[in-house]
Amino acid sequence: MQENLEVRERILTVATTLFHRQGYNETGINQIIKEANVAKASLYYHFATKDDLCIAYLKRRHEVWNDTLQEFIRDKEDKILAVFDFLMEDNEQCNYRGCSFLNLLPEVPPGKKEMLSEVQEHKKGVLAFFEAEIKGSDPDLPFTVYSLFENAIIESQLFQSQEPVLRLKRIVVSLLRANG
Amino acid sequence: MQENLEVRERILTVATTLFHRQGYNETGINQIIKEANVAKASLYYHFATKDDLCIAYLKRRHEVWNDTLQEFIRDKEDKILAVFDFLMEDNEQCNYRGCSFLNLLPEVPPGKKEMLSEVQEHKKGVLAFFEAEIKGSDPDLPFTVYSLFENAIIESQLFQSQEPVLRLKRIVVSLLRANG
DNA sequence: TATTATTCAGACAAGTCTGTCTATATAGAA
DNA sequence: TTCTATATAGACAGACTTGTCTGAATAATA
Repeated sequence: MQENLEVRERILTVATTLFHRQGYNETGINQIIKEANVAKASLYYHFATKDDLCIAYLKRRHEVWNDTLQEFIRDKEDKILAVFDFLMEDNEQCNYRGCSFLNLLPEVPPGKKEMLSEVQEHKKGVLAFFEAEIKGSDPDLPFTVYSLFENAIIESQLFQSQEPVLRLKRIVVSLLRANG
Repeated sequence: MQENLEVRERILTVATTLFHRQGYNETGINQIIKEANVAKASLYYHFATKDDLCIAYLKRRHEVWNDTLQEFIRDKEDKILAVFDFLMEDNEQCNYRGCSFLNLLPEVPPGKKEMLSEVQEHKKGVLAFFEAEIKGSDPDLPFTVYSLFENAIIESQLFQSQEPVLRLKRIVVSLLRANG
């Protein structure tokens, strides 16, 4: 009964890359199976529908994002500022494609609750990270920093530039200094 | 040589509604002409391609957004805080569909420069608004408030709720009080 | 050995999409 | 009147989409 993960894994890896790079609706099943070198029936053997594959993609992205971030900040002194450096690295690697989760929002109808829920959970996790790292008297500080970080993602995607990230990082530095 | 604006206007109005509500790639030409009650040849008489219609849509949204905002804040005492109220009104009217401009980003390939440019120009305008309204010693304050406003849009779209807008508005209040 | 799980290639169905084209009609301007 | 601008309905081309299905092959397990 041992499951062969080879094929399933290849599909998920390729789908993750393409969904992120091109968008969900802009990526067809046929492109995925071609680049993953699998038969169409194999894809539908592992994933009942394209939407199911999308859910798996979101869960995978969530894991990878968290793990990569944890690894990245492990030896950094200031974990909060390190997240901005992490974003800049991601921007370079992914050509300023922005956030996989937020990118999905506009192109799925609000009826697809499960997808929406995955996106929400991811962002709750990001906020939780800042809440855990930022101690202080001001209860709004974590949400403020989270919001600035989120706009760093968006703005760098929009202008295809690291400059907004650097600027918002500096802003967060002085915010923390003033309220820490 | 008088141009009949009836049909062109109807197309643009319907396209504006549908692109915003459903997304660009999720809205077909056939749906537009059906709801606008025009012939397909009429659409292609006024707009060479669907992308051209999209550009017109963005320009229209930009105008309408600016005009509606100016009208909304005209009699308000605090123009900055009024923008957050404006957002809440927009959220209710458009069912938390978020920003027409940002929503377009994920689903158009980076090669479509003109669309990207329209989105960039709109956001530059939003930032310029905060820069004009916020005077003070801190040169980063307008960009900070702009970033918080942007995340108010995103967050309320993501969670289909006004709560983030209210919270970020309160945060901006104390930020301005501290730095004004 | 027999059974079951997994994979393959690719045809196919049924629908969507953008954009073109034909052919006709109407109204205003030259 | 003749020409041009604008409008109509709708067929059509060609390419795409997701998902199903056939039929065969392989590999692990009972």
